[in-house]
Amino acid sequence: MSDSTDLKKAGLKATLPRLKILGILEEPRARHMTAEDVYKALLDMGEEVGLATVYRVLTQFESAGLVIRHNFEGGRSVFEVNQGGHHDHVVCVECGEVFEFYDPAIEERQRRVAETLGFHVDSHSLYMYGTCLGMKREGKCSKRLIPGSGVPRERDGRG
Amino acid sequence: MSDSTDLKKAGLKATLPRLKILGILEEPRARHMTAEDVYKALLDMGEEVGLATVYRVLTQFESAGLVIRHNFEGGRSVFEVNQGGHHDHVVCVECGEVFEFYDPAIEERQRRVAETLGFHVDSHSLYMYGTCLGMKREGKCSKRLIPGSGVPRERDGRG
DNA sequence: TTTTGCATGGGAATCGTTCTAGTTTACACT
DNA sequence: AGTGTAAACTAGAACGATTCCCATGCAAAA
Repeated sequence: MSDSTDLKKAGLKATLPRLKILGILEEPRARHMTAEDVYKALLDMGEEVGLATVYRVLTQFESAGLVIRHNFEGGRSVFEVNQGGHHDHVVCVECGEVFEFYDPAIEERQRRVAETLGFHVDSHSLYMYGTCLGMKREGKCSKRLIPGSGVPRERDGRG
Repeated sequence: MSDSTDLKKAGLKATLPRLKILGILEEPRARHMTAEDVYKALLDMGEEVGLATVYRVLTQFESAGLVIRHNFEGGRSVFEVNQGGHHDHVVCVECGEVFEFYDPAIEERQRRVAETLGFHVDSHSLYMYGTCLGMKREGKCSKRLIPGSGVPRERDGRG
């Protein structure tokens, strides 16, 4: 509801597509979505928003710092709302589940490395890819598969 | 020249395109190249190799563990020869330069995090994006810009 | 209410990448 | 060395994700 305030603070007009998209991303269960996911969610809500608009708005949100874009394995971008606290990601390539974590020690070491190189860091990303507990144990994940949370393993099938 | 042995060890026939591509990637100055870069390098050498072949071969090399694929910001993949030692990357978004580092403490913490989650890690990647010393100081980088080493900043023209 | 200008939607265009079809080559076996 | 066969090759079409283009829409300013 106060989304419109967020938008204006970010220097963006509070238009309906923008409000809807931000609303979707802010749903707790929406953690990591592709542009396509957001588009489908809009269609499901009965909103007539073009895919081009979704991409445009997501990029604007990224520039404004409202969302964070991730380039997980598989090429397509996934977005999550920027809730302030930086965190890193663990992605299950079997079920697509995404876990988040924050490790101060890792952050500190990164800072140190950058400092040594005289490098000014704008952003950094740490992803771990593998198999989650649920998939290892039962071949299925206890958590539901959020569409687009990642791309289950499949790149070439072997050439 | 013993590249053909490397290929056979990896279970791949020693064809001319594969030998050439591996050769290009093994040049010390070739550190991180996109498929397009490799293709252009082949053309420059006067080799008639199709772009599709480059992509196919790179994917095969990845499957065989000969090269590592990175998904830097910007969507497109970059490849580097797998020289055994894992390392992480620092990418200058101004000049495209890529620095490498290895920090045992970070690796250890990552292992710890995965363990805590009961997560089996297949691969992990850590990238830092920002501005290198050369670009900060002089607006230019002391190192030459390897084409495709990364994608100089440009996503929306707002930053 | 008219003007002004950014935002939108839909489709075409573009980019990186993969697939398809038909041809050629590497390599094991005469 | 000569040959058969599976694998690899090339070019170009196809593809999915994303961006561009532009006529239309709509909201704030005049």
